[in-house]
Amino acid sequence: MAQQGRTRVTSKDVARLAGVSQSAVSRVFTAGRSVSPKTREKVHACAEQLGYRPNVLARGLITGQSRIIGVVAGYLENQFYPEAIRKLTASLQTKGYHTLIFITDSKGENMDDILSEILDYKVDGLVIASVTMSSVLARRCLQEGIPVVLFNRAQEDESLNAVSSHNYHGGKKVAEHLSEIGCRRPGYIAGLETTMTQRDREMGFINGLESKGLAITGRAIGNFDFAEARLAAKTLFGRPDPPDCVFVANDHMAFAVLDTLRHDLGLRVPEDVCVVGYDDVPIAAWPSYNLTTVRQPINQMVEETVSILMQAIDHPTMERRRIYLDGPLKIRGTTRPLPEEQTDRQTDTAELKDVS
Amino acid sequence: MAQQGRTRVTSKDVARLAGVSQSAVSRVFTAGRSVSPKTREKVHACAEQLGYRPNVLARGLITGQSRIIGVVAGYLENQFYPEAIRKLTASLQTKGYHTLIFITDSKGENMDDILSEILDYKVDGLVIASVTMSSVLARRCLQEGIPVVLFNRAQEDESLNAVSSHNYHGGKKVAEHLSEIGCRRPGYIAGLETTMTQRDREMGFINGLESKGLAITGRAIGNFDFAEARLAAKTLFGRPDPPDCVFVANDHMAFAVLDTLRHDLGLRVPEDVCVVGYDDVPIAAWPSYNLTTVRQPINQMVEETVSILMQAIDHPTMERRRIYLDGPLKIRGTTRPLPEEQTDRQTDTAELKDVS
DNA sequence: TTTATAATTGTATACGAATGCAAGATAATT
DNA sequence: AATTATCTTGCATTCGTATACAATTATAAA
Repeated sequence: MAQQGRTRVTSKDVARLAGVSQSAVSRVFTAGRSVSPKTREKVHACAEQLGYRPNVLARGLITGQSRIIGVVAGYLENQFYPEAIRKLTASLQTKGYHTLIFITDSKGENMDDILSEILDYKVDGLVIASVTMSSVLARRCLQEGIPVVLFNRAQEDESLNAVSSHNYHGGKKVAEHLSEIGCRRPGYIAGLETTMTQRDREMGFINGLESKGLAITGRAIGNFDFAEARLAAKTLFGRPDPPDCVFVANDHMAFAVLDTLRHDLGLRVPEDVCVVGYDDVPIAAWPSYNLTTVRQPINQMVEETVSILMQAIDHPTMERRRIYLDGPLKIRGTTRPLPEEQTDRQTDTAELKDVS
Repeated sequence: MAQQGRTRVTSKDVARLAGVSQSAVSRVFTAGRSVSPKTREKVHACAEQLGYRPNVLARGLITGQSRIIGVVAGYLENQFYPEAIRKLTASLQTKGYHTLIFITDSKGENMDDILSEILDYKVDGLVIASVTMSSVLARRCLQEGIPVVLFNRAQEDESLNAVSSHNYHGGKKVAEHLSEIGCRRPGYIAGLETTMTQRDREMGFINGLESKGLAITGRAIGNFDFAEARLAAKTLFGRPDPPDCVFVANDHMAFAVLDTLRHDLGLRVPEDVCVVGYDDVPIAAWPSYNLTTVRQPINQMVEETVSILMQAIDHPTMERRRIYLDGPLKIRGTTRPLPEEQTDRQTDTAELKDVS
């Protein structure tokens, strides 16, 4: 009993019913075109009656604008990305754009194929979150005049727009905080070493430590993965003289590290070890973790991304922009609060415990 | 210095370069069309040289197939949905389809507007996850011949395809498990009461309890929201004689409940209270929660969804299908293991503690 | 009222690719 | 070699909409 053929209602149908030309109908649905109030009303009524709405695809063929923004992402296990996608999509929706999602495997191996597919849709813009883009593809986008924004991903390729938090500053803030609360043997758990985010965060951390007369005493690699981060924590804290604090390159791994410290190694946080993450995803505020972390200013990041896209679409000649936004260190329960007196703590930690 | 105008390479350009007609080029890129090996090769070479790929939008105008599947979702805080979207997108990608994402607010209020926008893109199919769809819109999709699959969302409207786990069975399994491990005062924390998932899970739970001679002793509403679930837990367990176990309508709320029990109320899980969730999102397996929960067979659900879509696209007359998949109860650390001997426990719980 | 000006409308065409049709080229059959 | 069947190919048209252009009408100015 299901209706068989697709009842495609076109502008021509509306035109016929309203007794006007097809172009009149088109003008009614195109902002900024001159139509008399009378026909506008008539057309609207007929359109409503027939359930007509302009075919975006056909329109796009003419205008050269698909009103589609491609978003490439993988690694959705990290709550940061669903969050970002949600906000990005919501923001673009209000501007009359919609997002075509492309998923890469975490390693971003099929990236080139995927990007080719995206370009087939003649997207008006492209947001690349957390995957590497070959410079060949980048050039191709540039050539086709498609604006690209790297989201949360700085990159060698200077020709592309980029929006991210200031990872270097973030790492530095972490170092300063850990130093201030009296940590002396900092460890670091790294993300994917090929990524700039990872490198910048670590570099900021190292330089921040250095300025306080400290240095990393232990390092392991978690590759931004939960399971790998657990292993990394085990090796890092299984050694003879383990760190007294650890900066983990993002929250998602920090949760793994916290779980491992507490449940596998029987260590107390923050009493035995302090832990700091990066991102401030919603889960970080959950009581079980209550994680001290560097907040990514996600709302601003999304706003800037959308703003760049809109401008680049309107002005194809716009020169590329790179934006680094600072986010605050959100101090929670996985690091100790600032000590009253800034006592010199070269002494044994056992002595410290006696004090309190 | 940026290239100004969009260098649109069309089939005509390729045709000119290859010295063939436009239709020849088209045929080369359309599977199942007859082309001589010679021209095929020649066209491919020229296409490669110019960087030509068929414009999906223009193609869609003719074929009536956009190769786009609309996905409507909100509530991405619940890890279940990003997970589902990821798998769905990945699966559709392998079939040559791509997903256009639409975000609703959690309450799904702007649903109708959004759906209208979706239809503007002439999507080949629609997946609706966790939002209510007005029957007006449903009828419109049916009328336009667009297959719709409700994902994780049973609904009154019998005319639509639906794929979800068997929520009733799931709830029943929880009841049986809690009964078997000796719980006698079950509580329940509900999700959004307007949703079928919520109602089915609760009904299964209630009936399951009943068959074991038990009944819900306390109930509160969390509306599938983290903060609200925390409040719900506080009220439910702030009463004079609180439950000794609680079934929470989904994992996302169960995490909130666990946090509240442990960090705000000082209760031990599972010693003082047992907690069971629903979904088995990845976080449920994290050591901090280690939550006993009903697994949603997400892979099968995605497979079925894609399968229905593909079939419905090929055979518009296909009659609607409703699929309910059973998922196992995944027993973890928030419920006690089965007792050795099935002792009668009408006695005081204080006595129980003495035993062990 | 007449003229100049602006607003509105219809006609025809274009966007980029797919396809029915008929003509031309090959291959298979006798 | 002649005839028939099969493949290839180009031409012209189509999808649904937007827009340049010319024609028409309404409006303002004189």
